[in-house]
Amino acid sequence: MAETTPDAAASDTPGQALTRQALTAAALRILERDGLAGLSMRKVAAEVGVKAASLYWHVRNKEELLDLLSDALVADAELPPREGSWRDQFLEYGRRHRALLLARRDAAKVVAGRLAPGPHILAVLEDQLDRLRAAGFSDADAAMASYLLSAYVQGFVLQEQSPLSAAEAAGATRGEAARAAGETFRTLPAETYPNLVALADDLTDPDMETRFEFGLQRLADGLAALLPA
Amino acid sequence: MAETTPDAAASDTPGQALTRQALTAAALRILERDGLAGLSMRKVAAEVGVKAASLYWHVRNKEELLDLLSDALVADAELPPREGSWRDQFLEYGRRHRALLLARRDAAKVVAGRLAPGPHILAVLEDQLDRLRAAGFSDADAAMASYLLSAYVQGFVLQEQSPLSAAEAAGATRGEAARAAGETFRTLPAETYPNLVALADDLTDPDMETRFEFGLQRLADGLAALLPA
DNA sequence: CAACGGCCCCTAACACCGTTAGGGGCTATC
DNA sequence: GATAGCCCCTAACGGTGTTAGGGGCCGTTG
Repeated sequence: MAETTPDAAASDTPGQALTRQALTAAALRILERDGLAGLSMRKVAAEVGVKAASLYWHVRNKEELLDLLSDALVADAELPPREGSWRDQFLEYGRRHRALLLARRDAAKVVAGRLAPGPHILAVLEDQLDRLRAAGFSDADAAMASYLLSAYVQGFVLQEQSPLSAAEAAGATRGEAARAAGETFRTLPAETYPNLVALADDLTDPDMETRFEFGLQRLADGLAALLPA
Repeated sequence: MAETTPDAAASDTPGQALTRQALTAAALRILERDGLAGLSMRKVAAEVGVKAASLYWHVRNKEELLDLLSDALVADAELPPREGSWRDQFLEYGRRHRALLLARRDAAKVVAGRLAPGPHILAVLEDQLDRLRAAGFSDADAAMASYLLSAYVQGFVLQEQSPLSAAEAAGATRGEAARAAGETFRTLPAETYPNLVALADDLTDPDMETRFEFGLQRLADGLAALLPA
């Protein structure tokens, strides 16, 4: 009957046939396997057992598929527990956001510069704003703080998730690549780059956890200064 | 014949043969004209008056060309004056970094996630570290602060430089797109998204200058807390 | 002088890519 | 039974990055 049509209004009805959800899931699988550069419409089609042209019945563009993908990437986000100080909750938000992006291959590249707020993204944003306002931030500050956090996390993970050097893509571990990069800095001409030489180890420290945490703490400190006592 | 060829607008450096520099300059021109998506090896080749396959004599990959490009993008960076507090210099660094990226079309997308330190990038980093250490930051903190700033700026500009919506790409100005986005937020179901509805204007404020400045000040505040009095 | 070897560009081709046009079979409704 | 809409198909267009192999030019060398 007519009421079974999975049409526009309830776009996320779980269909058993070929739905936008199924396409998104297939794209997610290919992203994990081949990376963003290896994600093509033809492969997505093959993954769902269909020819490439058929995808355009369900999706306007590859861009639209990527929009769906970017929302799906945050689909299984778990919100931090609503306890403790606003600061702890803020920090935890940043950590989980980073963890979410790191969990999927090339996730940062997919999300980067894609302002396509799907339902999952909206839900997270809504919750985040709610906590910031409850903490005492003004409306404008809450909005900006949320934007600030996501800009930092995306910028950070984007660099973190990209190969440190051409050598890394070819088998070398992160630690080895970092050591190689450190060597590069250390052997620079010391008269023109004294600081790079001196800080070679600090600059190429492969411990991304503490590096991320450093920035996160600075952000939280900076925001805390906006609140009254 | 070959060296004085009236070859249209092809060669820009009179007398010089085809160098990596010339390739980079040509790529930069095409980037400005057609954006990153429209930057192809064939177009770069045509721009310098050559066929595509010839580029591979000078450059290993398109990736390597993009590495060169990302360094060239910061080639004309002017360092902030060495006066005033470390804080002012830090802020000015952030502003100029952003301005530099904004000045060239798709610059943020080119640089994003590309850790290819060319000579220009190294020079800026060297200077930045020097000032941070002079301000009293420890070696490790200086290195992390520098990383933090660039992660924020890149993340911010990446979002700023990408079209706010599909509508914006088609002619609409930033302000109009922002108004449309605000309308989208404002008409969301208020019972599930009360904060998004309430903060619709704050979330879609098109004034990127103050939004960027907000984050920058928070960063500076957070870093200031690391220093002794 | 002639031969060599490097530099630098060429043509041709491969294996892809996103996207569109147009066609056809299936199914549910009138 | 006819009709309309959904959903997939084949075929093709105009691109993409990249490689193989060939061939002039030119300075050096025997």
